[in-house]
Amino acid sequence: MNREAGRPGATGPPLRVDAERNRDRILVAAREAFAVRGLDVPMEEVARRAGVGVATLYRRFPSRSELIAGAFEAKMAAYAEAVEQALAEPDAWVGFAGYVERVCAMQAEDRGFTNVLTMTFPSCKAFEAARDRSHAGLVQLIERAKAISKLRTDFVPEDLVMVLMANAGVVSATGDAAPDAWRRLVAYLLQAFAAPNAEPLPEPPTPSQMYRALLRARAPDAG
Amino acid sequence: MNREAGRPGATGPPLRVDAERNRDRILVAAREAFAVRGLDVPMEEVARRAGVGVATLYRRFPSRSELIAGAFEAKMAAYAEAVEQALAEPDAWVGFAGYVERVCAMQAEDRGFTNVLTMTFPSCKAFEAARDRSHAGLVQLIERAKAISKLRTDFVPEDLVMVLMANAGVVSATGDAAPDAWRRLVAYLLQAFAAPNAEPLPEPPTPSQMYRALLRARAPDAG
DNA sequence: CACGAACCGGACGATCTATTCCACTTTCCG
DNA sequence: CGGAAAGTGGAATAGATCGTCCGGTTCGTG
Repeated sequence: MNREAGRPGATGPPLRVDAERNRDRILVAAREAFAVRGLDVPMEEVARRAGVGVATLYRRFPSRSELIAGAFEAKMAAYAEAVEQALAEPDAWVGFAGYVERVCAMQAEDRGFTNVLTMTFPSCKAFEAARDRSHAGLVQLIERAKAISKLRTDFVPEDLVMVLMANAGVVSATGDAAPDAWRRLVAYLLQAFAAPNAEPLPEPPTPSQMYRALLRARAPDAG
Repeated sequence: MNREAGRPGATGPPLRVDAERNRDRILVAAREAFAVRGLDVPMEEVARRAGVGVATLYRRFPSRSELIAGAFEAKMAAYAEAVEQALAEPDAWVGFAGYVERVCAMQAEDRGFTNVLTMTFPSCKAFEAARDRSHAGLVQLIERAKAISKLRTDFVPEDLVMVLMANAGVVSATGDAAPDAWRRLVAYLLQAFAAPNAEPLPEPPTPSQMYRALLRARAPDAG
């Protein structure tokens, strides 16, 4: 149980115990701050909450994006797992609907995560890997739900990204003034996705359009 | 055709012609900048685009909120009128659906307006008046559409605010990478609102929750 | 324990933006 | 036309935040 094992993606020599302790405190503080206030919390505040100086913060996480990557690594993994759990559900529609709700709930719980999800971090391998993994599973999830005729056939994976963006809008606008408003949006959307007698829709955005859209929104200070 | 007539809400003596000209330029520049880049454009950039100094800008619009109010006064009026036009439509459902699309299109066209709509400006009478007028008409629009059984009976006015927030999320995330993505969101939602065999929904947010949510998001530098 | 390397925290300089100040210019009106 | 008042541009002030530097401290090893 060496210290390096607790620091995923570590490359150099293990940290000194005090450094490791401070690193953990920083991550805890960052997660709290990001969850409540979104991604653009001043670095100094994260440092203060962690009880360290800004220099310590910058030594461990040279840029804000790296701090974000560190803080959300676990949550992104959970996000990727969610789709696999959904695939394990015997009823394809229950799996699909549950997945959508689950992911939107994750957004509602954490204002920072909301932004991370609708954003691309080309520099962070872990995030992109989670996204790819998630996407692969999602395609299956959609196919299965279409196969039992519970999901309309014109649904495309990009629609899910759109749901995340829409949910992000509701969550960030309502905040804790109406903490459950998003559930109603999701319920409406799921009914539309299930619609047995669905009417035609406008063309969906293409995958590459959607990818460009994710690139657009950059993390504060991302290269 | 005095100059004061062209300056709605003016209280003091009429402006000197050069001042009036600069004021107009500032408003034009502000509208352009807000539309493209959202509400937090630096004041100096607005001044530069208008070809005036910052002091001129500040003399006419002592705070950013007042500039925003001036820039969006006309659009807010159009927003209030939209609901009345919708009420003039003979088919209540067509009126309702057209209204939703119309308003979301206004958001898509102007990134600044997107924010203005899901935000409260207690200081700006014109905005609050437009909002109230709009709300009153909306209630009628909803009733009429329910009366002909085209709109599900559990739809509430707050749902429309929620749609604006969701649409804001999609519009601001996709930007011009996928400029029509929002149409698909709106189409899905309208089908859910129309759903003849609608399933139950989670409780809607209360009006006061929604009002608090609007208050939450403050204009940059609003009192 | 003693010493070097790693680490720490706060001060510092740079950048960006809102807002104010002031010396100069333009309009308006008698 | 000519002076007062209104208006103007740009420099200056003020506050926030990023990211770096440096003198002092702590860890861990011989």
